[in-house]
Amino acid sequence: MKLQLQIKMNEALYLKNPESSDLGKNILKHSVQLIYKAGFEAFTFKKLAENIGTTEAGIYRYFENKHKLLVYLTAWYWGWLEFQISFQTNNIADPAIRLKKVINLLATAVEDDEQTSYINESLLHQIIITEGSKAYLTKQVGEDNKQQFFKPYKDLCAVVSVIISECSPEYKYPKSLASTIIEMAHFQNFFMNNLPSLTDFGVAKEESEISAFLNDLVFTSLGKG
Amino acid sequence: MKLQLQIKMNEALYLKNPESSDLGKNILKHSVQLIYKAGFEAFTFKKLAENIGTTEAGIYRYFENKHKLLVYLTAWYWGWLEFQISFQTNNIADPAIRLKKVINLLATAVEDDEQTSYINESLLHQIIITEGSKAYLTKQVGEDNKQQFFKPYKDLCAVVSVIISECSPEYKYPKSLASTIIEMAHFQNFFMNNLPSLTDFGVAKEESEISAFLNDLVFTSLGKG
DNA sequence: TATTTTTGATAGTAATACTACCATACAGAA
DNA sequence: TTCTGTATGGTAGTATTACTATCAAAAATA
Repeated sequence: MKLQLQIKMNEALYLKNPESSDLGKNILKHSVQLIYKAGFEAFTFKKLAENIGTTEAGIYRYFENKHKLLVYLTAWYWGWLEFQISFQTNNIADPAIRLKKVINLLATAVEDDEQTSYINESLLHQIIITEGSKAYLTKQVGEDNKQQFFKPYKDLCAVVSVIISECSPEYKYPKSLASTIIEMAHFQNFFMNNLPSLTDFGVAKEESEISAFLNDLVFTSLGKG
Repeated sequence: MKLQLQIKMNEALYLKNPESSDLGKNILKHSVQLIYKAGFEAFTFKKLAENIGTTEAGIYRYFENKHKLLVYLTAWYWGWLEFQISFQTNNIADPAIRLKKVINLLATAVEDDEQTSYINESLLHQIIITEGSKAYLTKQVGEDNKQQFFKPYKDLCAVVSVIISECSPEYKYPKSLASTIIEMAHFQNFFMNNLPSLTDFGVAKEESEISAFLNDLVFTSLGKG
């Protein structure tokens, strides 16, 4: 039996559900590839349409604009990651071990997940590192947040902060530490590859070093260093 | 005697030095105001020109495009901040006290500095929080970095990492901890005001809490908690 | 077969991101 | 005083972007 992982997406993110048709799935697939290759600024619906072999108007039937599409992709990613985390930390009793596992999942490149054929998780991970924060670093954060566009991100952060509190109930900043871990897992990766003097990983450029740094940061903060 | 603080800017950032003429200074002044009000995405040279009372072509004589202008403003900000830090931590012998001072400067809103009449540092600080990372989260990071556009940011990071190492010479991740502090001083501020559930400061919304969090994070990591 | 959904194709508009060119005003040097 | 360079103003024009609207054909479904 083949299981199909379906991530429930916020309906306000799209005009027509891209998972409901071939063209929609193609839009997701090719937008990941194109944003990865060209970067979000240079990415346009026209180029995407040419890539797919359809027309601009076709894309606009699914997404209002490229910002919504980016928010969709990030929401999908965080939803997918939360599933990975809950799956891979299932049945682990010790919260410290769970937390270590979470840090590894955040900081380590993901392999493409065969379960979702139309999204390449490995490329999407790279996109989130470079473009992810642009989803909320805008003037419309407030409205976007009201429409719950960032719920998957906030949910993931809440999951991590709960584990932190389980590790150390008296720690005063579980949520801020959780968002710090999540953001830094990505930023340190970006810095390592693009502005290496901002990190201590410029020589080896290994993701395992980012994990080690974050583990050190977290567990000394929680008094379990 | 009135001292004029002049920050030496990378010449590749502009076509004509904006500090060398009235129009140039007006471009800096109004671009800070306009980006603050409209956000970087909605900011255009046309609107800026209308704001100043000049023409689009006039702006293009100074800056190649709005990305370069953003990089200019961020570089200016980091240069200015490094000066503030070196000035305000001057003659403080204890590196731990210096580090606390640095964290406060990073996390606390700045007052407008009268010394530089054409740039409102307080608004610029808000811009850097929301738009600052867009200066390097692009496909051209590599080339921009080769041209030394991010030198002020990297210099600041180096200054902070040196203080960290003075506090605790055996600590293994001084650079990554430095970039973490700098980024998180801004991100936690943004989250506090826009996505408060990602932080522990949603109720009081005080910048002093961000300082407290960062101090706790840093000094426990350095074994001085 | 009838009907709804999906897609393809074309056209058009307003705004954005520039480049080019010419005229003028003014400051300092010869 | 004239010459020269610098700073600015104004106008035009182009390619691309970001959309909206409309119509017809094809495909899926009832």
